[in-house]
Amino acid sequence: MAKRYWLVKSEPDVYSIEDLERDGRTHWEGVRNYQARNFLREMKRGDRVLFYHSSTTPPGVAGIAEVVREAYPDPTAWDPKSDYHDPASTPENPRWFMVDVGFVERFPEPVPLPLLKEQEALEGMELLRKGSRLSVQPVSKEHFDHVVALGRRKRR
DNA sequence: GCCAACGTTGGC
DNA sequence: GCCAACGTTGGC
Repeated sequence: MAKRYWLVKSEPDVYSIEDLERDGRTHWEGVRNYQARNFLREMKRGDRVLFYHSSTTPPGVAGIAEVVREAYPDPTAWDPKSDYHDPASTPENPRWFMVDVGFVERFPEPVPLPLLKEQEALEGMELLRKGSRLSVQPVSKEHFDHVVALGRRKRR
């Protein structure tokens, strides 16, 4: 099975690429959208992941992570004290899943969303679709490589 | 199954 | 803080 490419969103106030660099790896818990969950479950060990910072000024792609553990039940769903608590999910019948991701690379500075929007090469990318809110999404290899090249390039 | 009301995401 | 674009809930 060929390696696949993804993008995940995080508010850096909650968890940033700097946090991932410090921690080395983390649980990607708290996904509570069925489409996003289904993509999580398709992730394979070794797949590469663009790490996107949302709700920043500007938002942008901050670096690269990789899948280090494939999907397994998200225990925060049945923790009443968790922000992600969902009583409909139980250990016997889990509804929500998470993966573990590892740190790969932090760009010198995030690739800002306005720059991504200028790229003809990124036409059709889910992230750039108007109104797109999906927090876990597949990315084509071509789009992934283009974003990484922008991330590594010296800007300004 | 329809759809109004409501809640959330996330750019601006 | 505003609001567009969703997704979910629940009455019918």
